[in-house]
Amino acid sequence: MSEMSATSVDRTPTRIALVEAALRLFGRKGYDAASTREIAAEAGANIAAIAYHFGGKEGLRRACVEAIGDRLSAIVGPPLPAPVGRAEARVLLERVVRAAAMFLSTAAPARDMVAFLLREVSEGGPELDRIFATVVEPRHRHLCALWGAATGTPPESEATRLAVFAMVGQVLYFRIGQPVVLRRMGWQTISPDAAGRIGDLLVRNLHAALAAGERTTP
Amino acid sequence: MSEMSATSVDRTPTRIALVEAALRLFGRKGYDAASTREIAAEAGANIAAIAYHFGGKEGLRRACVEAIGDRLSAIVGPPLPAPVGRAEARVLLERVVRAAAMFLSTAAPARDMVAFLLREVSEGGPELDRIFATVVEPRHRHLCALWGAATGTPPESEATRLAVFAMVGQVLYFRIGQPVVLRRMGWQTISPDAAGRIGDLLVRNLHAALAAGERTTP
DNA sequence: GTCTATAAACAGATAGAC
DNA sequence: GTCTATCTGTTTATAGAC
Repeated sequence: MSEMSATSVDRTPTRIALVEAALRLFGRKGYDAASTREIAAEAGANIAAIAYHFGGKEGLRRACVEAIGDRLSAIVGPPLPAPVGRAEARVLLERVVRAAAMFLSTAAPARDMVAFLLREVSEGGPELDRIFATVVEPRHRHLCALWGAATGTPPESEATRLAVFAMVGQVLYFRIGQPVVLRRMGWQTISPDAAGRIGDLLVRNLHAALAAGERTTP
Repeated sequence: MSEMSATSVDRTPTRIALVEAALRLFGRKGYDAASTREIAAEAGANIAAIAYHFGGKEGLRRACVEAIGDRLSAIVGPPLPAPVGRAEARVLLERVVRAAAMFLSTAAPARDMVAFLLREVSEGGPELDRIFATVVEPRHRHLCALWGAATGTPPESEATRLAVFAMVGQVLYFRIGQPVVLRRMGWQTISPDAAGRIGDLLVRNLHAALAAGERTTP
């Protein structure tokens, strides 16, 4: 069968190549602008293979969402770790922000994944429910737990959830807005050095925001 | 003639209606997904009117960028005000952040404009140069001037420019990520009240970031 | 499973009447 | 300026050979 759950995906080489190519092209040009012919060509496969493996273009989009969920799990680990102390939570948050800044600024696949996800979210696409349930909600909840531990505030309070969204927005903008960031900074690319300085800034903002959040509800 | 500079745009009713419809549909579905037939229908005009007024679909995209530039100027005023003192700069920045949070969270046209711009930027579309020159660069430079005045740091230093981008990213995410924000917050819509609380958070983060920026280069 | 060939719908652009 | 009608290319999906 070609319809499988996310827990046991078949490892057909063409299937994998198709998802990879689709992720790249959906991310760069958008779902509608990327044609199935183009995707198949980039994957070194036939157009009919898309219908065979995914039932159609929409199935390929869904497979991309599932692939992103899997990659994210592989990169940042399982969504829910053990609860931690205040100092430890701070260190973990700092580490997440710095790693995200580095990954988002430099890694090429990050561009395509973020662009794809943000477009789907912004448009309210048909995979929004799955995106929220598998990539947004678990990670956000995890960050809220860390934030709550770091500030001593309730992890699921409105203030905490909004604060985490603000932090995420800061990091993500350096990815989606990268073309204008590069122009404004006079850079041709984001060097590892520059990515480090962006990470420094975001960590500084993180500590500042944590301190401000602490003051409001001590 | 139908090719005019941004300073003197002709006010043909159908032309205006077409740009408005295009901005809406480009913003919601993306440039490629929005068909010229659809745009013409929503504008109450004929398909051939697009070719007549804009020379083609690409011309319509360009007209959208120019329209956004004009609207932005009308909303936030001319890009370059007089230099200000430290306390005044703080107040102005606070006002900008709060106004942006309110506008971006609630106003319907904001969604389409931001979605359109961010997609064009992210894709590196053909209008990127114009977008950077007319909407990004002047506003960013203005904010940097305010930031520099508020912290006593050089307005065009790397740290200042990056800090302003981070602040902008925070605000923008509540617009483009709104569907997931709503889900995570358990809201059906962003009420004026909720927008106010988001504004409060962003202003708090602004002050925290300003203080942190001050400490590094006093 | 992978291919070729093709169907059916749709896109953007344009010619020409009014 | 605005319309109808149409041209040309491209899209996704599918039928059927291998």
